[in-house]
Amino acid sequence: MTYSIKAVAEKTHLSIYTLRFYDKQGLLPFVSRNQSGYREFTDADLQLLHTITCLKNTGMKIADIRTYIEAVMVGPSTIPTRQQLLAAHREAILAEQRKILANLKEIDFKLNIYNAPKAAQIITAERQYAKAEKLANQLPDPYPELPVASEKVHRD
Amino acid sequence: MTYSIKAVAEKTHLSIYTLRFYDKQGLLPFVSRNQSGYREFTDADLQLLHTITCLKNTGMKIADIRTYIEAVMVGPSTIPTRQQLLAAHREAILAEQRKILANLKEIDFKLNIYNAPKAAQIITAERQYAKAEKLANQLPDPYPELPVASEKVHRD
DNA sequence: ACTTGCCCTAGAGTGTTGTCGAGGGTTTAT
DNA sequence: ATAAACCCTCGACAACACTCTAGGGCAAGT
Repeated sequence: MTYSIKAVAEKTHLSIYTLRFYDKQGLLPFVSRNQSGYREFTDADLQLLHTITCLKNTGMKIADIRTYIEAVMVGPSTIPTRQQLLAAHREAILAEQRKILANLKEIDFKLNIYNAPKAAQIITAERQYAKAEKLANQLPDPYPELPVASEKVHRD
Repeated sequence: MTYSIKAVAEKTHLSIYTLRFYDKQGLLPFVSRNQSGYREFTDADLQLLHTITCLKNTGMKIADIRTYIEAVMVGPSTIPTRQQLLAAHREAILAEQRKILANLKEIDFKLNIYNAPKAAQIITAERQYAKAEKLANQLPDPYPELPVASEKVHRD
């Protein structure tokens, strides 16, 4: 049993365009063509494509995925190479995860302020500080004046 | 005390080009200019810039960061908006983290195979299976023949 | 006055990853 | 044999996030 490019697109949630693009980029040298020149994907091909999407989803560049795939095509002699490539990528992922987590913590800190009961006071105070700093440095103040909270002004 | 664009670039590890690009994209409406038209960053500006890099580092698009910054400029009335923006982004980050972790597990699985003592056998078997599958489907075999491991062939 | 080293803008160029249209062949059903 | 629904390549286009160049202004030191 083999799969047409359309079937593979549906299975993998990659577009047909993307699959062809990947092939053009040398990511799919293992996909054979039938006598009409159509791509026919085998199950083993899907396995490899799955590995490719794993690498892509974790942020590996297409050029680096190609390097890995090229090693796969060569055969078992390249196992040490593949090992190194994946191990290095693994470390890159972990480093990126750590970075994102650190940034996430800061976003959570901001969210906590916004969720605090005194949020409006805190934010207003920060704004006042920023405005004062501009003034102290003789710089134009980019912050617009706040509309006055004129409660129930309906004279006449 | 204020900071020149060069000083900010060094502090933030963003290039001067990037800072100007961000300004052009509307990410830095809070940065004032001095009488010569030069940008002067205050400490409060650096705080906001830091928030921007947090959002950028966690994958937020520039257009969305701009939306957030625009809300900040308006004032405390937009606290609910900012809350929603950050909360949604927070969820997007967590979803992405989960996806990456799932993919990382698969990469680790591959790495374990490569690190196994029987790695060469396993890989060779997989390769043989892939080749057989091509054959069974009357497709050309894209895998090259492996060089024979001719041990010590030095006749004459 | 002149050099050096900053700063500015506008707009062109780059790298990456797709996305699509044109033009054309194949397969299947009617 | 003709239509519908596939498939192909090639090359243009696009979105995104920079990166740089050209041309010019400003500020400090010699």
